[in-house]
Amino acid sequence: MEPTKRKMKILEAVVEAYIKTGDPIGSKAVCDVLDFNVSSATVRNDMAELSNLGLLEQPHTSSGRVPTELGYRVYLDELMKPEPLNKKEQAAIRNSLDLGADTPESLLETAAEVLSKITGCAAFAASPPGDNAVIRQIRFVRTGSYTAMVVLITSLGTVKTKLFRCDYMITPSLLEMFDRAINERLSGRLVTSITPAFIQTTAISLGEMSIMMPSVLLAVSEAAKEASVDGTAIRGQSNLFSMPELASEDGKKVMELLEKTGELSKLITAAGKGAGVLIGSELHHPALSSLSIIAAQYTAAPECSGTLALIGPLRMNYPKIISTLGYVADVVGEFLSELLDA
Amino acid sequence: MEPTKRKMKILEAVVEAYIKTGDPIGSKAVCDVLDFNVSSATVRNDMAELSNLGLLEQPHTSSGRVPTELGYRVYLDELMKPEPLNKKEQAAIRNSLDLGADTPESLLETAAEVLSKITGCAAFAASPPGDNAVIRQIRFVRTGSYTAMVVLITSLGTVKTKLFRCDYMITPSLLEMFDRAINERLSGRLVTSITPAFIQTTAISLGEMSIMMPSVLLAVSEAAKEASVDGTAIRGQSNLFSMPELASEDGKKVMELLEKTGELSKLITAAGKGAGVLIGSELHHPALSSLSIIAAQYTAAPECSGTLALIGPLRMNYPKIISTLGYVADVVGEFLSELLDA
DNA sequence: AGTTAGCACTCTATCATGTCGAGTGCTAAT
DNA sequence: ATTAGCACTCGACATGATAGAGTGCTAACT
Repeated sequence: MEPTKRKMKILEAVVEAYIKTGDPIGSKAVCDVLDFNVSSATVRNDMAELSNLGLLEQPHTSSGRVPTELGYRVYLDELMKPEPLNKKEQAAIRNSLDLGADTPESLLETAAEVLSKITGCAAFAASPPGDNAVIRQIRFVRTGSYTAMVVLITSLGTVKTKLFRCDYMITPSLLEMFDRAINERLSGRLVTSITPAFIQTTAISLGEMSIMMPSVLLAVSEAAKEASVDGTAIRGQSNLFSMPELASEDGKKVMELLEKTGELSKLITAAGKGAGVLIGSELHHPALSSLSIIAAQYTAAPECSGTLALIGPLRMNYPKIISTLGYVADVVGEFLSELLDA
Repeated sequence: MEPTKRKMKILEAVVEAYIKTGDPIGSKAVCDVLDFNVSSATVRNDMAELSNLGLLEQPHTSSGRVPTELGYRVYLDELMKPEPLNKKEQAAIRNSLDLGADTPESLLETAAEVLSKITGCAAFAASPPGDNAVIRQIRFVRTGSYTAMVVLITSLGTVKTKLFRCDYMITPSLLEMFDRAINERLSGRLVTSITPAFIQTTAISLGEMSIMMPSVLLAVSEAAKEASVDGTAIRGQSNLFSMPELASEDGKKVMELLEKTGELSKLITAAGKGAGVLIGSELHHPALSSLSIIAAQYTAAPECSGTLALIGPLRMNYPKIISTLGYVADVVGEFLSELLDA
């Protein structure tokens, strides 16, 4: 069909113009950008039909048109082409990430930082799911006569510490004993396998030792539990302030959501595994109804991948931002695998 | 002087009423709350004089009065009495903090969280200055054939990690050798003493060992450097959205400031050492001109104290908030000393 | 001398009214 | 199928009138 093609072109023009200016787009403005040589009246007819299809809407009778959520969806699925980054942009990103690549955590923080700077959105980075992390080593460090610290290091390169206190004086030799005994029994195990029940049986197998310092095993299990939750980094919250779609009521709700990393994490990993872009009501969250989340997965190794995401207004430069996010995800995966592998 | 006393009472009434309602306060409203039995006309005369003294001002000729910055200052210095917490409030705070007291970091995070929830402000917690931290122990953990992790633990209970990569295959025995050699030379030293120059001389004293793995010492020195910067936690940024004094332009600037912890840190430790409350222009920062920072120090041990702070509007319930902050600081100091001491 | 009542005055917030311009939908001509 | 032309709608903006809150001042009061 021929007319359908022109209508699509018009939809594309409206979406892109609206993304640029933020003002409703009139038929004349569309005419100016369009390749077809048609008059504004023709465009008007087509736009009226696009409105009937639910792809465009007018804020009030007789002002320009604005894309509906469905309009954005069609644009994203059928019309938009990602705009690849040039060498210079790629180099800048790679360079910034390299500087932050000391530990997995700092790499993800840097990635979120870089993304938020470039895109002007709030950026979110989730570590690979902690529940298939394996305990690499557990160390004990004396911090006082009656206090010590357990240091748990996982295969994902994360480190969790926990201070504990004993009734008995803690001697270096006692700690060394524990160190050996615990590592023997726990290293190599999944962090999720350190359940209370497992701790119970370990305590029994340790015999007298565990009786002397009951808090040790508790501290270890708590550290393991913490290691099993996914780490997250959020940067660029300040960008939310500049989004006019966030009246201060909603803005507060969104910020609160960002402060509860757990809830957000679910939402975003879902997005990352799916289409990549979730908009408005697709997010199933009242505060986010006028926002858009773009997610991409990075992969450091088979079975070891996490998600990067951007939270911004519906009205954003998708072609550029999607490629940027994709490139950052690639580089993060690459650097992370360097950090973790043999 | 008798009249001065009444004027002060009036100032107090205006400040407190304004803090409650946010609307300019008229002479009639002041009359209603005042103990003195005087007419609104008398109050008007006094208020006119308070305006001349620069303590009150009117948004426009002929509407109620609002405190000036100087007015707030006088109120804070001479009129306000902190409103002590009741047993129930104290218990709730103590309980929440106890739950988070696993490590110094998590204790501070919890403190910021609790403060932001109770006060409705953004809350900031700074660890004791890292520059008098001492290296307690350095550990090496193998994470791959060519990669390993250095784990640095300080006397303040903070842990910094750094991954590094070597050209040579990393064997457990090699790491153990390093472990011994490095701990022998570095533990007990101030983290700030691990300068490039010091690393240089250490490398020489290590002889062949350092030649085999040059990246080790680099990683150690970077970890030490990171350990010397003060840790910070910020919570409750979402509360900034509800402050009407933050038009979105300024709001963004404030958020950006919160994202740069370094700058803020200086400002706040200064406040903590001084009067405790800095308002508006006293903060010497354009974006903060309509905000107020309340700071309090906690002390875990002699020479080991840090700062808690709240960032909120000028118009806040000082008597309650100041006692809350003070109480949280006391409890944090107490818990932290339990975590750290012998 | 300090306090009070009364009154004119100022300024904001709000609503109704009128005008301008952008952009539409429809109809009739091409 | 496309186009030109025209009447119409609606928001943005300026103008003007009104009500209400609160002031400053003056003259009277204790």
